[in-house]
Amino acid sequence: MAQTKNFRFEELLDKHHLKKTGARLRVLSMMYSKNTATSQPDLESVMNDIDRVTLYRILNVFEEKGIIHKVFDLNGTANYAVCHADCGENHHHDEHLHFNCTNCKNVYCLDDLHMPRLNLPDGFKAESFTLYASGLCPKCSKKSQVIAN
Amino acid sequence: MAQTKNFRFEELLDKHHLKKTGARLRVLSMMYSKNTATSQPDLESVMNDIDRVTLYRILNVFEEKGIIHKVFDLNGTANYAVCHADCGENHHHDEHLHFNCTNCKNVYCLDDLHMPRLNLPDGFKAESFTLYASGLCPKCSKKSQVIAN
DNA sequence: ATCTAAATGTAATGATGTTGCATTTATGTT
DNA sequence: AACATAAATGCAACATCATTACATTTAGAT
Ligand SMILES: [Mn+2]
Ligand SMILES: [Mn+2]
Ligand SMILES: [Zn+2]
Ligand SMILES: [Zn+2]
Repeated sequence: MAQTKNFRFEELLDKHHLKKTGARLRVLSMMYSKNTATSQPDLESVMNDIDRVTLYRILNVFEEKGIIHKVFDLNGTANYAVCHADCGENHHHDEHLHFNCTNCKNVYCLDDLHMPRLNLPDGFKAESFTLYASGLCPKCSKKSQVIAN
Repeated sequence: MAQTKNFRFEELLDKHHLKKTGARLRVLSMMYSKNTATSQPDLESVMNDIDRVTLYRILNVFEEKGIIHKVFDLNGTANYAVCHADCGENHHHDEHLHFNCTNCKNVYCLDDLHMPRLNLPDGFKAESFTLYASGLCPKCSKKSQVIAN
């Protein structure tokens, strides 16, 4: 099973003409295993044996290739999430809602919630929209219910 | 006129039980004079005679009091804009669209464009929404038209 | 005028992100 | 299997943004 998954990531790297290195495979494996975005600080502490600079370079190249996208959370911290849309080299289409839980700080990509088109004031030419929400995620809202009882 | 305006800012500080200091009045004067948000780097370079730490403290207290709100732009840089909604101590209501021009980098608060209410997946309890758009602002879209001709 | 909490200044430190350059490694070719 | 080389990594230094602790000054009240 683990092999199958790893093979999938190796294919992904191949597709983008990126060398299959341990660091890259580990980053992919971590990000694909979660249903939330991963913050840069988290990545850095988990992958503490990989050089900081290397990590930044991996994140940057993955973003350029359309493998992941960057989201800033409520505190301005960079978070990274895998792209499920048909993103590619310099062409991102991740215009879904990003939900930032105020309790656990996790950022969720709610891919099904797209932006409603809006008519902007005269002169503004929008190229992309992003939608943010903050509040309690399912886990944390359930937890706070329990505490309230 | 300048006196009238300054008096207005002094009243504002009074209302929030903040001492009327030169630094605070200058920050208010700068932010109220523009129709776009002001980035932290800009503030720092313009107010280069005020200590960096003081500037951060001014921004933080203004945000706490509901006088200004913080917006991160596309690069994760902190920008500050005056609150036009009825924001107060620990109660912000700035759920309008923030437009980030990719050319001039300015952030515009489009107060009239509020969030459409969305139904989130089960369990998510949203407390606040924010809407971002990026593209060309009126000035820059006009400029690019001229160049194209 | 005096007093004091609030505001500012200063120095040190932390967190995040980038750049330049030396070294190593993945991978295609022989 | 050995080689060649571009790509990837590691390391050191630096840049920027932000916070903390503590000393000093000042606005505003008495
Ligand atoms: Mn996303
Ligand atoms: Mn705003
Ligand atoms: Zn949560
Ligand atoms: Zn512009």
